[in-house]
Amino acid sequence: MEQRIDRIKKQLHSQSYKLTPQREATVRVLLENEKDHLSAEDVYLLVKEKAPEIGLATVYRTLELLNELEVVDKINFGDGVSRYDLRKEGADHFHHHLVCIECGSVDEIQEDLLGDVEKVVESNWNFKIKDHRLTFHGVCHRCLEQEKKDEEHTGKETNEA
Amino acid sequence: MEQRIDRIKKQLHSQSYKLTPQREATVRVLLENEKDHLSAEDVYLLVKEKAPEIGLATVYRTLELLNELEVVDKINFGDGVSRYDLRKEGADHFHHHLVCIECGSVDEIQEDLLGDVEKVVESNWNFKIKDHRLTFHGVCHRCLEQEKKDEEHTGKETNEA
DNA sequence: GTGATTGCAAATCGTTTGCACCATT
DNA sequence: AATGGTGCAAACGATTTGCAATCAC
Repeated sequence: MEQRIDRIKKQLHSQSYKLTPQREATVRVLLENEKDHLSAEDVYLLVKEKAPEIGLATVYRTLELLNELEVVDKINFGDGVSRYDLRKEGADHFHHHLVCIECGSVDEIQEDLLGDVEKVVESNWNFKIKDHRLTFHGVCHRCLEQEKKDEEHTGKETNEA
Repeated sequence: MEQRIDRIKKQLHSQSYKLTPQREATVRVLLENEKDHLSAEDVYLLVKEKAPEIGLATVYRTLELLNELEVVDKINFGDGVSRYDLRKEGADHFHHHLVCIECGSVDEIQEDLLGDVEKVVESNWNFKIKDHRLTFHGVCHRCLEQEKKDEEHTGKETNEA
C-alpha cells in the first residue's frame, strides 16, 4: 500500500501537484476499499473518519484530479451518482462490471473479454478505440443461489423471463 | 410509424395508462429522431414545437413511463445527462455505442457483438444476464478521416456536418 | 364524480464554484 | 508575497415532487 501511495505521490509531483494530507487520506480510503465502487459521498464519509475537518468539495476536487491522472476511473451505473474505481496498475484495459438488479451489488471482471470484439469494431467501423465500458445487468451468483434455496425449501414457483 | 404508435398505445392501455396528446407527441419526437440520443431537455424542446403548452416535468414523466414499459432505454455516457434511446422492436439485445472523444458524436452498432462473451460470463461467473451496456470511447471514422486529410494537405480548413 | 394526468413552481440531489483563509516556498 | 490547496456556503444543472387545475371515462 505504501508503495502505491508513493507512486501516486511521484505522479502528482511530476505534474507539480502536492500530496496533501487530505489527498493522502482520500487515496488511502480508495486503496482500502478497492473492491467497492464508492460514490464521492461514500468516500467523503470514510475520509472524514480519518480527517474530520475535510470538506466534501475537497474530496470532489481530489477525485477529479485522480481521474485526470488516470489513477481512478469515474463510472456511472445509471443511478445518478458517479462512482470512483481505482485503476489496476499495469491494467491495459478498463475492467468490466456485473450489476445485480436484485441486491444492487457490483462485481468486477478483471479479465479482458473484449479483445476480439475490439478488433472487429476497429476494422469494421473504422473506429479507433481508446477505452471501453462494459456492464452486465442481471442476477448475481449470490441471489441465484438464494433463489435456488428458496425454491427448494418452499416449493414455491418463481417467475422467470 | 403509425403502427408503432398504435403498438405503444396498446401497450399503455394494457397497463391502464393512456396515450394522451402529450405522450403521443413525445413518442413521435422519439420516433422521428430515432438515430439520435436525445436528453430529456432535447426531447422537451422538440415536443414543444408540436405541443407548446407541454411542461418539462411531463416529458420526464413520460420518458420514465416509456422506460418502464421498455419502449425506450435510458443511457448515460457520463456527461451528467440521461439520454433516451428508442428500443428496436424485436431486438433481443441492447445495441452498442461508439462515443467519439473528439467530436462527441454517438454512433450505434446494431449487431450483437457480445453473444460469445455473454456465454463466458454466465458460465464462469454464474451470473444471469438480463441486459448489457457496451460503449467504446475513441475516435470516430469521420474524425479519423479528417485527421488523415489534415495531414495530407496541412492548413486546409475543416468543415464537418 | 373518480382517478389519471398535467403544468407550474418549489424542492431535491449530486456536483461545481467563488472566495477568504491557510500552508509551504 | 506568491502559489497552490482548503473549507465553507452559495450556485448550479438535471431531475423529482407537491399541488391545484384539468381531462377522460
